[in-house]
Amino acid sequence: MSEPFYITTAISYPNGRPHIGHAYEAIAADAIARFHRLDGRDVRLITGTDEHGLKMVQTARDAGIATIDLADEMSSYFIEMCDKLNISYDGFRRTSEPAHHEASKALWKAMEANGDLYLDRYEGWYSVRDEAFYAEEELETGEGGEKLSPQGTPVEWTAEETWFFKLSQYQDKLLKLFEEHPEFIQPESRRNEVMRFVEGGLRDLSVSRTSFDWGVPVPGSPGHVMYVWVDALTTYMTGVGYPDQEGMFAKYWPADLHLIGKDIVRFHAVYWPAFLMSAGLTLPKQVFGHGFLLNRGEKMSKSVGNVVDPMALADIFGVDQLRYFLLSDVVFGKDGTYSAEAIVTKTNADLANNFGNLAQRSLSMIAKNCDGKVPAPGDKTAAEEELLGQLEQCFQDVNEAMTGGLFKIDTALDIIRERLSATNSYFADQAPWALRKTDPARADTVLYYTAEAIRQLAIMLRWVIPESCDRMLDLLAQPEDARDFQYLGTAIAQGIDLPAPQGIFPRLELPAEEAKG
RNA sequence: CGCGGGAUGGAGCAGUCCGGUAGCUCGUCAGGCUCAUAACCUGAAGGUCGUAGGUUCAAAUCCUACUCCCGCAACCA
Repeated sequence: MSEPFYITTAISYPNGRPHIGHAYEAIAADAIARFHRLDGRDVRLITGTDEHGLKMVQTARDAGIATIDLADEMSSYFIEMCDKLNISYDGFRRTSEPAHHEASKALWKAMEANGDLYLDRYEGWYSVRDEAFYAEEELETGEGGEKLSPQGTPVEWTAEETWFFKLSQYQDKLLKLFEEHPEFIQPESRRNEVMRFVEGGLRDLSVSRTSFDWGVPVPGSPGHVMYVWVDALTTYMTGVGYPDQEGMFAKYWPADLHLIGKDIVRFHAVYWPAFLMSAGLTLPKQVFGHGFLLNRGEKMSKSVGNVVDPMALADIFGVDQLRYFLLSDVVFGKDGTYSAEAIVTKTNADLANNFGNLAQRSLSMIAKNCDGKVPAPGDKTAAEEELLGQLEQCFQDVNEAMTGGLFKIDTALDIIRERLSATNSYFADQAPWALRKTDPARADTVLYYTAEAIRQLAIMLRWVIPESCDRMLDLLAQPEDARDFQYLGTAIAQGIDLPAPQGIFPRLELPAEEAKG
């Protein structure tokens, strides 16, 4: 049986519709998942929505609908987005599901059994809107002299009975984890941040709320629901069958990778491993905090009016174009910027001109000159030896970029792009259109190896732009079960019939309204 | 001294951890080709790598100080 690979995205808070950031994370997770599938791993990709918490209650109340109805509607948009963007998720977990409640209760009981939960009173300035307590010195004074949170929301002195998790007991264990497993938090900059935070000391964490009931009830403690992060993080285990520790859980847990945004690294790299240690469960192997996407260098914001609907981008530019742009143009782990111009420029250069045109120019020659069949190759010259050797090296380099816990997606795509370009050079240098007149057998050889190079490159890109690469492989008459990495070394068969070539990557035009700006 | 990120040819970015001819894409210019999606190939111009010091045979890369920009203020990944 092949080696399992379990990857999750963050579970999105569906207080609004999905935006480009959600799309980016889903696409990146999907690409990593598909890469490992092509590599023969038994992959499970889980995503979902985190539907509990006060804000959902308030949003629903404002809209005059039941909270669960809001959750149903909003989570459906996330599912829609995943489907539209070709996200190959194996499960979509919603925290409002009964199975998830059971999983959360099981985790809670395990932490309680370990003596890490205790009931106490918590007093302090509480902001209902922020769902957070603030220290006196953090508060600001409003216009009327009233106290406000750092976010400018009203606070009131609140004494609440709450369950605490003994996070303070885990400082040393966490630091030991970070030191022994530097790959646990990536990229490096995030790891440094977290380590500094933990070194600064950890206080026990309030893990229940009594001010609302939209959440997972705390076992044996009426009136309490779990703090959202306790049950939100548990989704990762619900996704593989927890609390049943046999079957899927035994196979896929611990997760190989939690892919999340950099803003929630603390929850994943500090609270989550502490919860799991407490419950006696194995820890995920890695938490990777990717960067944010900025619209033309500015943070997206409703007030600025630059929030972009990822579905609209996919409609305008194409799903694979959007996927390719986000994965190749943004250095994985860092913040990135996007704009209509950048998407058009990048995808035209790499997909339409480099890849698409290479296929079109070579396949149309085969269609016209070789009776639509893959021609028979003659002896290889140094040019073919080099072409093939570099393709082999290319895959090794891509593999190196994508494994070892760093997921250098953008680097991997650069490497492939160089090979596409080199194949165009090979084609131009050999000039089969001229050879056709002087040395037809040699022309066939060039066309054969060009087709072979395209086949390999399409397989190597299939995890990034699956639909387009599959269409490309259709043009090369490749069976659907011969498109994994293990088939890279199985050269295309001569003599097979090819369908009439069609452009896979049309050149994009900048939309009119964008061109003006 | 709150925390962090950034400053590299016209634009956008790699490279900085592990010092040693400054790399990529776009754009510009000049050629080539005409198989192809106004595409493709070749070549060229263009950078004192934010500033000032320091370490070193050698610094974009290490050390020190400084300047400027941007996030951490929920629509948020």
